[in-house]
Amino acid sequence: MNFQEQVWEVVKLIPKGKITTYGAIANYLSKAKASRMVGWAMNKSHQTFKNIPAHRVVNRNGVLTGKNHFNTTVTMQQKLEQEGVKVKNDKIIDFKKHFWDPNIELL
DNA sequence: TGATTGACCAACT
DNA sequence: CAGTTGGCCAATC
Repeated sequence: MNFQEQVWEVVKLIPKGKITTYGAIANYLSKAKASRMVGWAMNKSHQTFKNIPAHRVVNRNGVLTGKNHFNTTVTMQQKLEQEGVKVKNDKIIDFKKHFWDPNIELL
């Protein structure tokens, strides 16, 4: 099982309308300092599998840092808003409220 | 084959 | 308070 596959497993388990962070996923995989690779895995995933809800993964500030890797720079925001997550200026509103921590929820 | 680089984060200067 | 640095894994050059 590769690192990226583990990441995809977690990302696919994120409930609709919830979001998590790169760091949280990395921490769940016991690689707290490997949060960079989570983003890297997302980049590969969107080329390989398109079933990965990468829009539910943001950085620790709740900012849509990876929006540039979607079709358009607003795709990520629109998908989140479709699921009931409000986004303003590329930031999640009520970030803590929608935050879904795999370390807690999947335990 | 060794060096560089990410959709990051925390600690340090 | 802002800029730099080290760390992690895998892929690309």
